[in-house]
Amino acid sequence: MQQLEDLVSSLREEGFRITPQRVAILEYLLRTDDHPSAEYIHQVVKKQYPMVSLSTVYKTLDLLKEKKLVGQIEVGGETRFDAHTDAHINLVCINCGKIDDLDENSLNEIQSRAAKKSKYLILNANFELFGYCNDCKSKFN
Amino acid sequence: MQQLEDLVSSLREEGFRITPQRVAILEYLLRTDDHPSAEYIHQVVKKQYPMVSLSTVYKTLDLLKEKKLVGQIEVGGETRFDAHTDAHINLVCINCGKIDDLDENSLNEIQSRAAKKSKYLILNANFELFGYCNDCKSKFN
DNA sequence: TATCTATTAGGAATGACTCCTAATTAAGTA
DNA sequence: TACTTAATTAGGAGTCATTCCTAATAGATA
Repeated sequence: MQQLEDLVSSLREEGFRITPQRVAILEYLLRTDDHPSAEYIHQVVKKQYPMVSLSTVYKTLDLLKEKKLVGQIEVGGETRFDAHTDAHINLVCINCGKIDDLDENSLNEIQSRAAKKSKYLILNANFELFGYCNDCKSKFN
Repeated sequence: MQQLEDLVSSLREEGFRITPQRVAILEYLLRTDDHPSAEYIHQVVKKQYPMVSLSTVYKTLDLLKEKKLVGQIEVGGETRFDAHTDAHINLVCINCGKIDDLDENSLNEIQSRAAKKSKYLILNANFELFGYCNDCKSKFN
């Protein structure tokens, strides 16, 4: 996880314009452990910039994805984002919708072994476990 | 991977009605290594039963998912299905859209370790690697 | 064969996301 | 600091996968 300033300058050096909208979205993603949807990010950023549009949020997220500054995970028909870009496991609660991250050392090794076996050129990885989180599982006993 | 007849009888024993639509969908999923979308399954089944509706395909897939007879993976804004229900890696080509399966022994172990650490009750798992397949990667050199 | 009710077909509704375009503005230059 | 220019934005229309709704249909049991 890098600092906001570093990321902003590297984007500027690549020729991208640094707009308040882009900074606000990136800043929010860097400071949260949550896995917000585009819609939710829009709600958050609107508090600071009421005029920001949802389509700008989507375009900015596209840019950040392409630059590998954020990761995405598709869950329940919507895409959720986070700035935790190292290989990790996403634990998805199918009751309350929360997503927890869990580091797991062996993922990189599995990934390179799979790349070799399959001859794929791997660019991204998602490891997802679905179930009930600790809070929710007691409701289903 | 079980046989069609076994799966059909177990569904019947659970009180579900065995309709030609359900059998055709399950049969197709059992015999293909592909990871078709609901729309594609609809096209295939329509050749045999021209009157089958897309909503029936969706409802049947919901049933088969719930009974754990098929797995699902969300990719590029749509859901893809397969009858390969053991823990495995899905290799997704972001150019041609094909999905290959790859067995990986360590996944079950990772899953139970993650369950213990996180206190989640895990019901399902998806391991996805995104990139270019062997055929497509040469086009991006 | 008759009965009951789960299931289906078909289409309308929903919702996440993408596309389009005129207006705005970041950032280099004088 | 003001000027220029093209990247970016806001806002709304359009798209498409999926879900929802309801009357008609057809498995399964007796």
